[in-house]
Amino acid sequence: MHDLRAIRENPDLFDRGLALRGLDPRSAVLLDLDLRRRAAQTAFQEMQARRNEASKLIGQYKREGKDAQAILDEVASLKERIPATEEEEKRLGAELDALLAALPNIPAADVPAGKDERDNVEIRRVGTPPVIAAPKQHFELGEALGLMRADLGAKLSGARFTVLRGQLARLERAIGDFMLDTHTREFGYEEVSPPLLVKDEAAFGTAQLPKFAEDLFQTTNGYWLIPTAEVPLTNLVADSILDAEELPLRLTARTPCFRSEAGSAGRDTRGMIRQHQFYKVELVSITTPDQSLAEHERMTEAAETILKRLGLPFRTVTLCSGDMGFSARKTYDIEVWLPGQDTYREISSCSNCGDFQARRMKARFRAKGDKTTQFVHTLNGSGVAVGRCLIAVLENYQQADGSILIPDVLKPYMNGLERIAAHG
RNA sequence: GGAGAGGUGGCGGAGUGGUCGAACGCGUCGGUCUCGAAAACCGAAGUACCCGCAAGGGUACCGUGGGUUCGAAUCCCACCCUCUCCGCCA
Repeated sequence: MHDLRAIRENPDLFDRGLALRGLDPRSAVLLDLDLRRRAAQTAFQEMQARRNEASKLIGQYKREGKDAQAILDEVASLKERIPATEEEEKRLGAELDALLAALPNIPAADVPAGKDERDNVEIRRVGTPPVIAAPKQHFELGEALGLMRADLGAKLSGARFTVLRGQLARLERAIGDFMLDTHTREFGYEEVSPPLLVKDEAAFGTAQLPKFAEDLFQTTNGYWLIPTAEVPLTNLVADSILDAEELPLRLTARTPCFRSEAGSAGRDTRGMIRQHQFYKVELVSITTPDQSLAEHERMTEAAETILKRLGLPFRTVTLCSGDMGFSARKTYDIEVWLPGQDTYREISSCSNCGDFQARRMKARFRAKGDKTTQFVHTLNGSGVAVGRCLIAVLENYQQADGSILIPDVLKPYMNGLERIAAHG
């Protein structure tokens, strides 16, 4: 959600920001509505002030036994005019809110301008893709092992569901455990076990609603299945005023994520790249405004550390203005090397949302000794997607015989297992 | 699911329909006192929005939304949530 005052002060800056997203200017429409809304509010409040004053007089007159009829009449006529003004104020306010709620965050100044993913800027590349003769894709490997079963997923639930069995199921758990341990022990994140079903307010707070309802699953009684733990973790601080000393607040959770994948029909249909349900370890930081830039780098480093430790080659890119998500001011995507696809694929996305989400969910903080409150900054990042990480391990650690070596850091989590083979 | 109780400021807890943004206590902050601290005493202190260069003024908020009234924390209606007991259940 945007700060109307900031738009008022610098409408051009706002419109330029929207333009970077490929959107038409809106400041003129917003400011016109804003002006009319405030005028209505002022008129409404002045009438109420007069009404309150008169009502006090009436009470006084009655106590003193005086005749209050004249004031009573005045209030009566006032009351006829109040509802229309109030109505006007509400209507304009709702209209303004609806417009505002559907506008994405403005890109940070150092975000590269661009249209789509082709304009993203690679900022580093870590690790060397392994040399593999005729590399297989993850689903070929998994199916050959008999431990990755698209057929069973389809039987139970349809397309975009997969059943993992045996050591692959174990590997998935091990990967998530390893990530959580690393983030909690080394990066100071607090582990959280949040609800996976949330109500409208929470989905609005992180801006899945109102614009992206079609990307979510909803229960028959109105709950939304979380598409990422960003939703419950960030909304933990909704409607609150934190002490500055508590910040930054760092939270992590491994949760299933549910996504309808509306609009991605036909894309990544084979294998586990794009599923309706997958596990992800999420990182969320709540910071003061002056902490968020450094925190963004720190968070990205935490996510990268996972891939480094797993020995997975990756590259990090800064998303261009046109490719960023709705809430983000700036986003780093981490893309892991997939030998089977002979390309880098997104495995993490770390975003600084500034105060955009905080405004929506009214998450504020107060500096020590300070009288006024400020909105916090919120950041979120995958640390990292467990399902895609499993894929990356399979493809990067595949052997000529179709077996999979276990990365060293995961062995303790696999009871010392060295490799996953067809009948091991 | 059945029965009951309740939702007031950071917390606890008052509040005859009018002077209540809200007593009182605790906690918090500033000050006095002290070598320092404690105690004591004095004082400050909700959130958001609107008008205003400012000083300052105004409006709203006592779970949420409606209603009654000149006037609602107080009355009425609906909903939400919490707690207790019973039943059922992972």
